[in-house]
Amino acid sequence: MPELPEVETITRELRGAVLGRKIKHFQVYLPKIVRPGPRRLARLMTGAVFEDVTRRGKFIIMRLRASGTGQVLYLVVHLKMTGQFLWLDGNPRDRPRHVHAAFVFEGGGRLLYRDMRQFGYLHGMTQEEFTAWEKEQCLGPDPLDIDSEEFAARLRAGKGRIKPLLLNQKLISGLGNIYVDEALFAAGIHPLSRAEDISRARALKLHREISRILKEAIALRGSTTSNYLGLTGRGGEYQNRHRVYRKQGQACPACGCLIERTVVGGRGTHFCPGCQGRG
DNA sequence: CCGGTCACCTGAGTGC
DNA sequence: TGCACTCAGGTGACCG
Repeated sequence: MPELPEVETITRELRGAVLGRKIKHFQVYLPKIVRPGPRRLARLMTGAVFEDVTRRGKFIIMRLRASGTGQVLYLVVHLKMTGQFLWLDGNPRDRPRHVHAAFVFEGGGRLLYRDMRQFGYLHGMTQEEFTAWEKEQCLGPDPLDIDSEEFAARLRAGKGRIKPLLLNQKLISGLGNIYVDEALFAAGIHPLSRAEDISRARALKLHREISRILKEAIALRGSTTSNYLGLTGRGGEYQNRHRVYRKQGQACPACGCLIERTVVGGRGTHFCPGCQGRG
């Protein structure tokens, strides 16, 4: 489900809920979603204290301090399509469907990891493993961390259709299907445009629109179209601001043409044939 | 190198 | 009701 604004929202909520807190028990109900194995991970996590929770692209990076050894420990989380974190106070006896892992905290409260489609994962790493992981990922910068000049330069280095390029996390990290469609609409760029055909001015505008849209979406705690939820079960509001995403057949708010849906790079793609020309 | 397809899963929505 | 089919916010492997 989540793209940059949703992951950012969840990360902020996680910080408020778990920073400084100590894990009493860590339970895994679906072994395939964790690394290393459930027993080893549980042993690492038990007694550990959350020191920081940050976002890198669509990844959630949890930094903990292990009990006993005092070693730094990372838990790298990717929510993929339907991953969620849910905070529960008290001790409810039955757990919701699709809960695959649980952090139980000293002093009360628990954090559940839930994922209907089971694509997401929680990977525990040592400091060394985390450093190697970062290098291997080779994630591009967050679009909110670079200026329009750098964005245009990175785009110029890319080849091929603009949409798959923006979805490529190695070029820019954090964008997904919703926000790419929305940003291309706002910038007046057809999703099949080739990166090499996009003018410098248009690339600068694209970055400004990406930044604006992401900031607005973060302020509204992301988009809830089917099942994205924050920690407390509250959804986002940005879906009410979508202009083209899943709006096929409706009138374009800018020109009145009907929004179309096609497939680009295997992803459903929504655009206005009137506003979004090529090049 | 590129683009297309599938696989990983479960569920919601739609049409017959 | 039931069944068949499409689609879903992500990503990686494989194939021509």
